[in-house]
Amino acid sequence: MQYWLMKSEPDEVSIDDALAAPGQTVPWTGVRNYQARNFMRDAMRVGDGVLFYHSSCAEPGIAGLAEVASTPYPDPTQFDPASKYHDPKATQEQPRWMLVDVRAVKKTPLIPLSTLRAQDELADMVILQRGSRLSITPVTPGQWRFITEQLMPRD
DNA sequence: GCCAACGTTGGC
DNA sequence: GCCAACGTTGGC
Repeated sequence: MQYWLMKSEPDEVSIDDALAAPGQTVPWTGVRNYQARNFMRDAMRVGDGVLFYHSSCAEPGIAGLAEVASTPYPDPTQFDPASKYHDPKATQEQPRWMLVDVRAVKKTPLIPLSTLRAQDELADMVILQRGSRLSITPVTPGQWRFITEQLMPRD
């Protein structure tokens, strides 16, 4: 079991959108960075824990919990000329971009980026490093435990 | 393979 | 909208 943080722009897909989707599951389309793709293609397993992060918005931060819900498969948007994620160099025979489905588990009170930064225990989190822009990053078990047990209220 | 130019990310 | 940081592209 591994843990991940996955960024989504709430204008595109928010935690509420994901919870409202069929099966509370959305395909994680639009990733066009090789490192992030490789995490989905090579490292993720069904059931892995996901911190659902809202980025590029008024209040960036962790907005909910989710889990990896599928094995990797080609991102269909790469084949769609009408999509802004269209990749003319991708073919059905040789897809370039792979994704997984993500199932939203629950919405949580937003944990703002500033709160994450204020925690000594989270100093090593990848997204908090200077210049870090990667939209999918691994989270250590210790970081996961701290965030879910210390920064999220009990049900 | 180098590297300058350009594009993107994402917080502020 | 600004801009730092980083990734990608493409000429050589």
